[in-house]
Amino acid sequence: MAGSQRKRTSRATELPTGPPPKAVVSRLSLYLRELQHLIRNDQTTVSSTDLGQRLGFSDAQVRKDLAYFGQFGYPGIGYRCQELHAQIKRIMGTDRDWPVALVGLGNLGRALLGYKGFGLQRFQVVAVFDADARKIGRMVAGVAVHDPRDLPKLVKQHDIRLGIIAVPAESAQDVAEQMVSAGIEGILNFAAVRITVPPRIRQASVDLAIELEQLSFAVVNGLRNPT
Amino acid sequence: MAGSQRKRTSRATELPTGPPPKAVVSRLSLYLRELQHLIRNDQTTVSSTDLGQRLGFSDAQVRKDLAYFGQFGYPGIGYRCQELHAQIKRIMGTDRDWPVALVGLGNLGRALLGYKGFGLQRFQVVAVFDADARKIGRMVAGVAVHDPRDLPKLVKQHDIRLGIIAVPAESAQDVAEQMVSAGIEGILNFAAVRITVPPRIRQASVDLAIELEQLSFAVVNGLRNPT
DNA sequence: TAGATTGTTAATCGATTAACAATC
DNA sequence: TAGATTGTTAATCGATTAACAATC
Repeated sequence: MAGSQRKRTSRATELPTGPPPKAVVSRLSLYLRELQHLIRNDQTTVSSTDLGQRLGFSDAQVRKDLAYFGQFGYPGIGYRCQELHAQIKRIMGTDRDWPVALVGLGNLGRALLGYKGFGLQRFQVVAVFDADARKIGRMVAGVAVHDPRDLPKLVKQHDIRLGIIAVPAESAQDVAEQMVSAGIEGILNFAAVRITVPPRIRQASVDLAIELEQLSFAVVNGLRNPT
Repeated sequence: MAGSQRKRTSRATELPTGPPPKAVVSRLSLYLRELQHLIRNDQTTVSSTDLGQRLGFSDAQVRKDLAYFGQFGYPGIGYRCQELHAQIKRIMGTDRDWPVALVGLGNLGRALLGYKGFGLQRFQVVAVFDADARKIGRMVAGVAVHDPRDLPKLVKQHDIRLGIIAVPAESAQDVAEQMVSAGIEGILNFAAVRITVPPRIRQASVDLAIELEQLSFAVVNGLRNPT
């Protein structure tokens, strides 16, 4: 599997200092998806031009983005798909398992629990929480439903670092605070409110209404999609 | 309601030409949410400094973003919340109703159907589609479930311009194509694959695995959230 | 009026692209 | 070797911030 380990003649090289721009990191996820696709189709190498074209980026941008994290390419050849894939997974932190806590077992919670994409990416919902006493103690999709008050216990038990909020807007801030005090480090928020957490806690949110609103703007203004 | 109509002494003013940067438009949605919040709390005016602070932007950025679309502020006063709110709604196109088609009635589809945020924003799912014959003809949350083959008919009937894809990855491209040929102009895609549509069709997608992946990167790299 | 705050221009900063020597 | 393609530097482009006259 490991195969071709290579030695680099050391060019005078210094990795850029400081945190990488957010835009670079979000493109990394797209590179990863495209590499998965290429690998499934048995393509062994890919050039920055090709990879860029597939995603609507310039070749220079692809090379620059990757160069942010190291030298992964082979002049004259391109990038080896398997190898680059593994490198990006390592960079993103998804080369290891991420146990996840899910709070809220309404339709959205159930949908997230059944979401196929997670397993592939090594995110695993290992504990579900809901305030509804009738749900507590049951098993859903192979995962036990707990009382939210047991968050701290289960976070410790399973080494959970990420949490997903899938409760109504009214309770989102509450849940966020419980997550923080339970020791969770990153929160993905699906409720339609902004939540406030200490700056050391990372936060991402998906607001369905905002997504649609952006679309409606594009439609009324006749904007065209790139690609 | 209309209240204070004002006359502008015309400064030499020209609205910036060309489409506004995507980043500006996405901040517009955030301004809108914050204005809703301020209005609920009976605040009548807000300064660019205050609005920016609440969202983690500079005062200059707020003014510049808004100036992209017109002169909405009052020197010495700030912005009138109600008025600015109405203006941004108009700009975003959400001052009118947007009938929406939802394809896919699994857990995610059901969750989207029950999503409260939509109504508030004047997005209304007026027709649901699912390939499962057992679901066709039923009513869910007050909306009839149709055969996907009836998309063109219902799109015309209800003047639907936006569609939401909530089907498994395998069928997403198929559904996208059906939507396009039915005349839908904007697609919000929740499936974990990139879909390909003609450039005149606007597209946005929400990929849960990517969101979590971005979080895991931030966690392993000790990045901090702004705000 | 004095104080506050806008809209806008100029200055700064950061991100993308072009170009090319180094390399396979 | 000749052709392809990288990593990196310099040039360009665009977005953010600072500053301030105009205005209420």
